[in-house]
Amino acid sequence: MAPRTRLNPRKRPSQARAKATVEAILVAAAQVFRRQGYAATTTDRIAERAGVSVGSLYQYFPNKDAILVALTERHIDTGFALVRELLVEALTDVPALGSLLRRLVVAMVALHEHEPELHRVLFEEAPLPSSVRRQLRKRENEFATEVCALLQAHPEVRMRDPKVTAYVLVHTVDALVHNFILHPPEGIDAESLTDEMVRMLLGHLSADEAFTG
Amino acid sequence: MAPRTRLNPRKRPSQARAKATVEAILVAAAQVFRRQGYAATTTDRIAERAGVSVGSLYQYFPNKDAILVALTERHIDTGFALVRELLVEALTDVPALGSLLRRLVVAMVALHEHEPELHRVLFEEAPLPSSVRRQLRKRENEFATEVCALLQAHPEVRMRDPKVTAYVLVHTVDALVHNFILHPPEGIDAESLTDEMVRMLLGHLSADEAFTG
DNA sequence: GCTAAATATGAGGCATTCCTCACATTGTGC
DNA sequence: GCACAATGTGAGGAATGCCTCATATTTAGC
Repeated sequence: MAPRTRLNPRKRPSQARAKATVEAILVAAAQVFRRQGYAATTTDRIAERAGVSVGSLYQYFPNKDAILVALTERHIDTGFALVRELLVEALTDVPALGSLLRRLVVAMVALHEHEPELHRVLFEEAPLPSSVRRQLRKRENEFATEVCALLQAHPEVRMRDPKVTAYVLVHTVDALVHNFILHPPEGIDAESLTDEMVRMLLGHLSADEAFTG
Repeated sequence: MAPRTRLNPRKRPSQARAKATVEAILVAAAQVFRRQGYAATTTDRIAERAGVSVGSLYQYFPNKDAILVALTERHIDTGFALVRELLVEALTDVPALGSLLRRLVVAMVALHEHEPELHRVLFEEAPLPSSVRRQLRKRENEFATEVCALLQAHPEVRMRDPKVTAYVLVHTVDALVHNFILHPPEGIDAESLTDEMVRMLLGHLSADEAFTG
């Protein structure tokens, strides 16, 4: 029996009807969180929007944050799946380094353009439990490792310490794209930014071991 | 007369006693927000910690978020002052590009190591009003422009579009350092990361206009 | 020292939200 | 079609936190 924690559901839906209920709740929660923000979202409102009674909601989620977490986990799963899908070709044919990096950036842009407002609420506003944040970081690391492997197929790539390079690479792209999509600065368009990023990463990965001050 | 908005104080402290009260409230708020996080922080608790009655608190702050905002603004002011102080030498003598970039990174690290837990609560957890976020972005842009000017003193620096480059530079360093300090990954130390970042930026800024895919 | 303004107090009203529970409805397996 | 399990309902209890206000104390200015 799974431990009865602050986030575990009380009951798992077994009949189709119940599964539909859970689905409706998650869909409604996504809408309400997105529109009202985390703080203003109430369980009553989610239930109402889902066309379901609060009682039903509490059959499957012990509290508001459990809904948030379920939603976030689903969002993260979808996100990684999307990025992998966009990078999958790079696993079969080996594109030029520049193209590979560009694909990575483009994939990250696509990722952040999927439900950006919900994304913002989940990752900038909601108090995600540290367990979820840890889980996310773990998956980011795995992803970084995969990207790293892709890069090492290129002879011109020089990495002092692949772990550090992968960390910098993934977090740089993620952070810049995140910021750009969710808080668009004036006077900068996506293309210039993409170019600039690709150029920076390309320079970094194929640079001679230069003087570093 | 200043407009009576959701964030303006009702009364400004004029006597020394009142100034001390406001100060005590802000100090207490910093402690409580840092220790309990945003959601669990109550105005009653802040007042108690400040050794002041709730009533007094509400003389100077119309609500909980006004305290958060005041605290954030102060934190931001302190932060920019610190970074400027650390970069001020670079304004008189012109260090080698590598040293300049290293200084920038080191300054950012110092910035994030000042009250990191409070920093995390303010910028990752608290629902900062968009006015505050906008204000912050404006100051970041100003800062980026200044850094850009420093860079242009170096003949080897090539920037296609200084605006974009400055944006990428500042946000990359900020995001990476922020992440690293507030969510330390295992197996990566500050020095390796600093080196890697400096190398990347250096490569980027002094790179030939290479093929970009 | 006296008066008026500034400041401080804290019990409790008000509003809000979370969540339960007793009961109703629907589905399943035989 | 029956009995039991699964699911659904929603009014309202309980808890919490924000903030007010009537009153008390301190300070400033004369």
